[in-house]
Amino acid sequence: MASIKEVAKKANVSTATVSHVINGTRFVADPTKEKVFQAMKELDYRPNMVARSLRSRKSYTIGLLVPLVADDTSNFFFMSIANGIEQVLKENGYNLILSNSNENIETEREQIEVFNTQFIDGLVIAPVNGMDANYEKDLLGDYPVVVIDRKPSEFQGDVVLVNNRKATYDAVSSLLKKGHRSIGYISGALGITTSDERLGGYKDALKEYSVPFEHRFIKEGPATFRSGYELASKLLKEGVTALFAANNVMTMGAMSFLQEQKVNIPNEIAVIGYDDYDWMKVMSPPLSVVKQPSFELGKKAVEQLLKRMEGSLEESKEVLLEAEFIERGSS
Amino acid sequence: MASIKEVAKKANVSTATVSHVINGTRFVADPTKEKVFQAMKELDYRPNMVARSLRSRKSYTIGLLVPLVADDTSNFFFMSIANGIEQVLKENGYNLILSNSNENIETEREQIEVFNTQFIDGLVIAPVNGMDANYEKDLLGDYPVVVIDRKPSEFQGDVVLVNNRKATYDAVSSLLKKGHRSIGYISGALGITTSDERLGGYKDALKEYSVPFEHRFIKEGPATFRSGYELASKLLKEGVTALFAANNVMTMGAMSFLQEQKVNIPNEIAVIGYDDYDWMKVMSPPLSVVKQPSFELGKKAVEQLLKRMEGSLEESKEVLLEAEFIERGSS
DNA sequence: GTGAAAGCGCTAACAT
DNA sequence: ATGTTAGCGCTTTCAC
Repeated sequence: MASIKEVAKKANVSTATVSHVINGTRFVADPTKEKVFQAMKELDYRPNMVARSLRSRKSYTIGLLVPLVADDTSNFFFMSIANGIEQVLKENGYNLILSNSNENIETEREQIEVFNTQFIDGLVIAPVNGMDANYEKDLLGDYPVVVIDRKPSEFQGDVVLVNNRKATYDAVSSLLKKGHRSIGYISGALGITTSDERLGGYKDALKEYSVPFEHRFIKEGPATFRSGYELASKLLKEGVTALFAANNVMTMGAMSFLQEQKVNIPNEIAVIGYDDYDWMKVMSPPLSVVKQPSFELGKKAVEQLLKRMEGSLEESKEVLLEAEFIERGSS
Repeated sequence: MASIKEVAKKANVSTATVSHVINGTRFVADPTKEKVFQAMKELDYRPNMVARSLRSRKSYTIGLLVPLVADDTSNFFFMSIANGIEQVLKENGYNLILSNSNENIETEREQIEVFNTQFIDGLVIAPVNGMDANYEKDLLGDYPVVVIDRKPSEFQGDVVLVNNRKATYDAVSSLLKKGHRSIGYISGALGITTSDERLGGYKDALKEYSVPFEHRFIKEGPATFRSGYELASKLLKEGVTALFAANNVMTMGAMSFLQEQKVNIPNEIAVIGYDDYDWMKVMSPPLSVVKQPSFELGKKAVEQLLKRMEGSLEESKEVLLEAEFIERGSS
């Protein structure tokens, strides 16, 4: 593969000139430019990004660290985010290095260290559950960082989140409006921001309708299919008339149980799930859901990151994207 | 960030020695080693991968190019592959650069060129529909390549595919065994290997049961929800008693139509879909599907790639992973 | 058993 | 308006 030196030689100019032609970084007379372009073409020259990175300390690459659990449907959420990020990045000539913390705090540290070694220009991270923010201090390198989806306690810096509270409020309100007073709530592990926010929305709605909060209607467990299934079973025994599942995997688990028991939805029990995918429309009845703007989340995050990479010094921003309650036949 | 030079100075050795200690690439006396490790620790030294890449022409990074269509459920399939790849790579100290061709042949070329500029050590590519293999000749760099999912015509090189033909054969056979003789078939665009293979399986099964092939039972269209919906409608008018949808998006579209028409599944019409996700179990009745081993596909592909990167010269291999027909209530 | 030094391909400060 | 050249941080050949 041809180097800048060979191009310079062929065009009878210095490597500096070639470099400046490529990068548009200082004036070059038109005829000279022409010669250089010609030479580049003839040699099928492509700049070596690695050398460029080494010299300029800029890699045109950003890292994305997501917490995927193998075999978990939530993959879809983060992958949709990755997709949004990749799109914006491509438009701006950047690359994406994808990495996975497996929802494991050890692995997360390791992967960040790997990134630190690579000259990434920025990092988007969806933190592992329960991570509190000692990020900045020792762990992170000297690139900008945008945290998404979950906010580690006390993290100072740019964050892009989904307004889970509001959307859950809307969803639960719609149930209350229809007269439901015993609304079961299936939650993933509490203590992480996303779970807590959602439960907050549930409580807000109850308060708005002056319905007393009852502990027995709240069931918490690991965010798994199995657990969603079991908690739905427990809630039925509590005599709820409606069910809200606060994440996608548990929604599936709960639906699986209801299906098996041949519970009539929405007559015997109304159901609202979390996250919207095509197949939600295909269930019978079509499932009402809270839809998170995952693709937009990715886009927003990387847009903010790019701003920082360009040197923006404005104060740290917390962007809150609205989620949408979509009412279908199940509620 | 400390450099190898500073480490060398602090340890009173040459940079060569430090390098060799790090890489275990020639003998270093134990006491010297000790000094070097000590210095590295004190300086919190981490090797600069970019410099290393430049010098050694090895980046410990591989590229993945997938054809995602925005908003398409098939994302899930490729993302699951990405996930498998990432896992194997991490175990081997490699990184993954993720890129998207958007199922667009122009973009695919561009992205490959970007890769060529980056010192990737290898590439896994799920080619855009209809790509024929002029890959090697001009486009690809001098890194090993593994092609997955679809095989471009005449491509010579390592390929990892799914045995779609066999699985489709199994699925359609099960319908025939139950007495169905008018089996509608919904296909994505024909002419790409995955579609053709699947249709081949359908035909194989008919032949096996001596059922004549009828053109009117085969409906082809773009692999979209909308199209799946419409083709299902057309097939019902042809009087089919069973329906096979040859990809996941169209499965959703078809199901949506059947749901809307309140067609009783499987009594009025039996249905088999493509690709298995949790929510297939949750539909009523649970959907019978052909399940592709997507995660394994990613793993296998990158394992083969790693072998090549280590210099394996064995003949090009075509790996065919078995897909599984899973029978549930819908058929 | 270890060191000196060239050089990977590029950018950018300094010259002219 | 363009050229010279010193490095970025590392690996690796050659030398001792």
